[in-house]
Amino acid sequence: MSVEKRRELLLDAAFRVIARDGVDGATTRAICGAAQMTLSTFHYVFDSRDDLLADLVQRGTDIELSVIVEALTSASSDDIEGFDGIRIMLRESLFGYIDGLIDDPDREQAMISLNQYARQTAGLARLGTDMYHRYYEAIAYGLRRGAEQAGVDWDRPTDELAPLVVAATDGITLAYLNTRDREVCERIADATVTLLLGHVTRTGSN
Amino acid sequence: MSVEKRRELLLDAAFRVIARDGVDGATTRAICGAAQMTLSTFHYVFDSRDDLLADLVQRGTDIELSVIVEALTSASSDDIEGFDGIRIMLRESLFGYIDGLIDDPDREQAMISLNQYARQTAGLARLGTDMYHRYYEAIAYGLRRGAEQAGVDWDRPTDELAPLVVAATDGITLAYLNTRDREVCERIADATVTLLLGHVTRTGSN
DNA sequence: GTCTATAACCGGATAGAC
DNA sequence: GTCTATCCGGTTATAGAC
Repeated sequence: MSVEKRRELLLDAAFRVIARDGVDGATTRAICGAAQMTLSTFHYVFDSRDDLLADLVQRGTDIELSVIVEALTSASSDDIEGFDGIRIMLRESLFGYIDGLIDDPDREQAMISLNQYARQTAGLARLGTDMYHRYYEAIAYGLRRGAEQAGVDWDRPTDELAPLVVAATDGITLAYLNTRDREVCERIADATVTLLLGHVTRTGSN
Repeated sequence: MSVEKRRELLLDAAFRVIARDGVDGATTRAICGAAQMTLSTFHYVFDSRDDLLADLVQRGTDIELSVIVEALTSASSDDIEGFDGIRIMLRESLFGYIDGLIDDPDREQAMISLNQYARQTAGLARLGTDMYHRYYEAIAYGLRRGAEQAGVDWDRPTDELAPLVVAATDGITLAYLNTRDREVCERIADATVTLLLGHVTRTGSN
């Protein structure tokens, strides 16, 4: 088996362990157990545990980004024009996020753990801020695309609106992980949709 | 020195260490170092490290609650009537929260760490959900009081609105801790105020 | 390359002197 | 009650056989 394949297996296993037991529960032994490898293989592939965790933070950001993009693009595939179009796209994106969250809460739990680990670890703090800026960019792009498809305009640059969406998903995530109350999450999502619709100014050129 | 006093000192020290290094960085040795006590004193006062952490989660919730109440009451002391009154009260509460967050980001960092620890620790999970429900209650009460003072009404029970406020503060907190961008936080706060004002229906009986 | 065994260390908790 | 010294389990990392 190739070294690269083993890297992937170990990173996957580490993510699963972190989802269940947190970063500090992700000992090299626990990770190797989950990946069905021995300790020496771990150190053959990675220099150290810190080394794997740094990689995992980067990888987690990429995964989360793809989830965001997935939620945005699958929702915007409905080709409804105008105000209703953007409303449905926003609603489906956020409710799609909630579906994913409830379907696999541990994944978001792991993302929160990794983000916090990055923030508190010297040398990885930069990665944490980059993570957020990349979320902002991806969502700003999604908002632009959605408005284009629906033929409407935003009343301000989408990079000013994107942080509101990220804040909303953070709020939804913590609400769900702490209360396990789907209704509360949906109320937050609905409120966010209403909020964003307040920034749709006019029907576009179509 | 009394046992009770030592308890307080150790809890304070533990909170400071967690703010800096996270829960897993808060070893008994690190806590005792920060509190200038010896290990044996620690175990004279607390049964175990887990014991202290359980107490600290409870205490952290109480502190955070008092911060919320403080932000709400100090803001609502302006006695402006009607729509402007509730607007100013909401704005000052959230901006007051941002001031506190920027003044001492580590405190919120510690709260996040403790919340996550509670969520992932068997036996403390209940405390995590209780924490959120108590936040909801406190804010629902604050919203009712604020509306009374301003002489306006909400278009729905305040316990349906409270989770939106908590989600907003969570979103603001994570945005700041990750980007250190005050403007972004203020945009989220402004949007939240606008959102809530959308649920103020009519001027009251005054 | 992959295993077993072990080194080196750090953590929580305790024993026992005073 | 408060200290020092120590035990013991668990962790990362590595050495060395195969």
